[in-house]
Amino acid sequence: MGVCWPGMHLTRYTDYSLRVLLYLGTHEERVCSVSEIARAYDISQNHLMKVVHNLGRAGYVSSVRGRLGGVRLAQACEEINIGAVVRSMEEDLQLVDCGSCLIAPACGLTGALNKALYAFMTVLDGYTLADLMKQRGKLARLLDLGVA
Amino acid sequence: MGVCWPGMHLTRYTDYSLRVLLYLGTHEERVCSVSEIARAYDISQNHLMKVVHNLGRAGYVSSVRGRLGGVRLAQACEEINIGAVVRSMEEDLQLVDCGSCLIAPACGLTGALNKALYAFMTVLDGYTLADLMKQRGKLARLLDLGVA
DNA sequence: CTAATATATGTATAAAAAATACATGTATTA
DNA sequence: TAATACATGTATTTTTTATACATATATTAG
Ligand code: SF4
Ligand code: SF4
Repeated sequence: MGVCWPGMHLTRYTDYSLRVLLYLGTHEERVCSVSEIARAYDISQNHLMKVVHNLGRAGYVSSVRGRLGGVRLAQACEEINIGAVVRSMEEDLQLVDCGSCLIAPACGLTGALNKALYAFMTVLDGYTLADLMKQRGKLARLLDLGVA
Repeated sequence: MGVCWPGMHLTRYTDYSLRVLLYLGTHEERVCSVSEIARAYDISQNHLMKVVHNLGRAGYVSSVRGRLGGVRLAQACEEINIGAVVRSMEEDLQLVDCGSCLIAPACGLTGALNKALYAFMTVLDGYTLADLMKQRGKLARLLDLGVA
């Protein structure tokens, strides 16, 4: 059967953003190069470069060019709110496009979806990067395994 | 700039499912053909046929073949839970694919996302089809406008 | 000073997902 | 029995997302 089976999901772009923050959070003491992070996770370095660049524009990381350059967190782990990160990475946080739907003026679904999305984001707003790193030691070990 | 701008969203497939239910809900007194519904919303009849078929398999609508056939709700509007509908239409309700991520065993993000998704679905679980049809009169008028 | 290395940035391509089109079968009834 | 509506599988197109490629710019070790 060739049915198209759908799924609600975050883009990898956003997940990669969080992965970068997790990496930098476990290596706060130094700057890390994008290639190092890409190697750790075994993902596209080019793609990750843009992710990192965007994290920079959003103020989450600061970067140093040139030899021995790299990236580091621009804020403390405790200060980085996950909901805010997702909001700034997933530009278009509307669940459906009602643009060309003729019942939009009377549709009760839009309200329900907005409330649901609000609840979703509210949960994420309750987490900081530090909260996601409770198992910091294990995290560091896993990551270093990937780099090596 | 050719950046890829992402978005978390429900598929149209799921939205179409809800649209069908809304249509049938406002025309409870008779069976409606798929072509009629497709015309109302100005969307692909073939696609909608599969949506409807699936709604049937999930028990939300019952269909009648042959001439003068069509589809109708198999349950009362008050009995059709929106969360349940979304769950049965969006097969893969996991937000990210952690399959090939090396930090999965120590990642705190998965838990946060699961909690967020749970909150999202819980809100939808609080709605029935009837709740989405508060403006039933206006809804019917808009829909008939599309069919004509 | 300069070669090496890292980020910055835009474009092009590939891959994946989703939507739509097409084709054909089956059931119902006017 | 012809018309019509659902059923079902395949193919194609479109859209989105991810990745690759190319080149510019900044920094510093040596
Ligand atoms: S949410 Fe309502 S208005 Fe928006 S596209 Fe879906 S049915 Fe139409
Ligand atoms: S949620 Fe955590 S484990 Fe899953 S892919 Fe993202 S970073 Fe990896």
